[in-house]
Amino acid sequence: MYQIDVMSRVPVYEQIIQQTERFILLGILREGDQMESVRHLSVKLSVNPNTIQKAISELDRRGLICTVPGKGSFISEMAMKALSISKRQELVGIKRQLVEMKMAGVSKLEIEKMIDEIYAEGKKGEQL
Amino acid sequence: MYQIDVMSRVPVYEQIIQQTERFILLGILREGDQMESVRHLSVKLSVNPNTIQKAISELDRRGLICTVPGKGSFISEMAMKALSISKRQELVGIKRQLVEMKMAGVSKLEIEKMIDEIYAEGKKGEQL
Amino acid sequence: MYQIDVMSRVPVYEQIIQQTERFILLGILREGDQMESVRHLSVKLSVNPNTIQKAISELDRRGLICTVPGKGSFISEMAMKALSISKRQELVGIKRQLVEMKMAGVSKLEIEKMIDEIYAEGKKGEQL
Amino acid sequence: MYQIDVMSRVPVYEQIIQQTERFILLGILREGDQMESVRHLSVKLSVNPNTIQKAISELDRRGLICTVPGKGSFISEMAMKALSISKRQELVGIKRQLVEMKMAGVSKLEIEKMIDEIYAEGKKGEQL
DNA sequence: GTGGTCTAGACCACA
DNA sequence: GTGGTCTAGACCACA
Repeated sequence: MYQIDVMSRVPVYEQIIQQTERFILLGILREGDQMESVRHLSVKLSVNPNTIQKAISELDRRGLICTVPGKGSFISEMAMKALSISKRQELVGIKRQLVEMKMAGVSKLEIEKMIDEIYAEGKKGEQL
Repeated sequence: MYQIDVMSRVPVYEQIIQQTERFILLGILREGDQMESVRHLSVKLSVNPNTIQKAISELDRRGLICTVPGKGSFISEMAMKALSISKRQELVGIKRQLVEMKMAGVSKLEIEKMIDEIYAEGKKGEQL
Repeated sequence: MYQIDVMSRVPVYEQIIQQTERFILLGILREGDQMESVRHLSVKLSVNPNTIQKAISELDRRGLICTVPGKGSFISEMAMKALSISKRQELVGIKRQLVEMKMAGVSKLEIEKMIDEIYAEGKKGEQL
Repeated sequence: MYQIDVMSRVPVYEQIIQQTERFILLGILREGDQMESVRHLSVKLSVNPNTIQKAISELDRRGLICTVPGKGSFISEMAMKALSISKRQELVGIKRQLVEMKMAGVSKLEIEKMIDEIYAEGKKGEQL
């Protein structure tokens, strides 16, 4: 499930967070599902337990999972909603980047084509 | 001109690089213009000369400025072109982010509206 | 391993870069090998950590090493190839120097003798 | 005669020295010839007089020119010989570079071809 | 433990 | 005046 690239500049704990978010968005991890334990993940991913723990703590802090001492961590009921909100906040940064794209000479047509590509796949998804 | 946020997670030297790039894209800094000296910027921005130096070195390495020891740093003739190319490469990352936006429930309409806003300003510009 | 000459006009950080390149070319440092840490080198060479850091950053930028913050720096898989390419580009400069040699009265025979010496060692190597 | 590139990383005074050396090696400047005055060169090359002066002083120090206060600077009788000697000393550095070339996979044939090219032009020269 | 950033301040070469 | 190098030493994020 998780794919860790130790040589990446993205910190390992950050990779775990990002991938967990994707799994939730994609519906692979759903409300109430139990996350694999720190020890399991540590062995499976060959990652230091402290690093896994850091990712877990951060996911908990963001309200995406609920950690019950002695039982484990579970995808929270508000996970999907929390993610939608936080992702939406990234729009501001994307807009700033796109403004720079425009200044760098990228045409509106080019951007629109990219948007179409992204949402075309979406339509297929809906048909399934 | 430059606005440094010392509390940002973006390193100070990186902020200087990014803002210089923007100034070039916006036409505030043009080919042949001399950059403010390391010492001047250091005082004005309350940033250590070494940190300014690091930004200057990196801008030179990217070909955006030409640094002549003892004379100063000047916006290079290829600055605009180099920036256009490097900015365009960011499109890949933006697409990846937008895919996640879609997964988080952001509608195509919403994105298109944002694109329109960005390029609407562009049209005004052309009319002037 | 590293030999630093603080009195040289070649900057210390540049000496470290050059010697690292040699170690790679000579096969002393091989793909995947971990470089000594910034702190170790700093102590061993009696050079400030910042100076070592500068060399490390530059080697990473050139693609000769892969630096993973928190883990260390490792000789990259493309190191040998990247070096071969960049070294070959020095040929132009060497030719220019040799032209001046000729103008200064150095005979072709003398140069050829030098070339023979260099590649004679190579032949021995092949026989082993 | 002199061609100064103010944007070059090679210091202006160093450019003047190198070009003067070439002029001597090429026989354009000969024993006894008077160098243009600091003021003349300063104006012609659009270079600060101090910078010209520095080059002159260095050429004098190397014995390539003789400066007679109130009269001017003249190519010394030992200029050609001094240059031959100093150039020859660069052979050590060139050999070191060529050894690295070999390590980088440059073939002996390739080097020999370059040598042939350099000295082929030489033969033509002798015939003139 | 690892690398990355930053300040404070010195000194150099060059114009 | 300009940029470039270096030391000393602090503090941070990450594993």
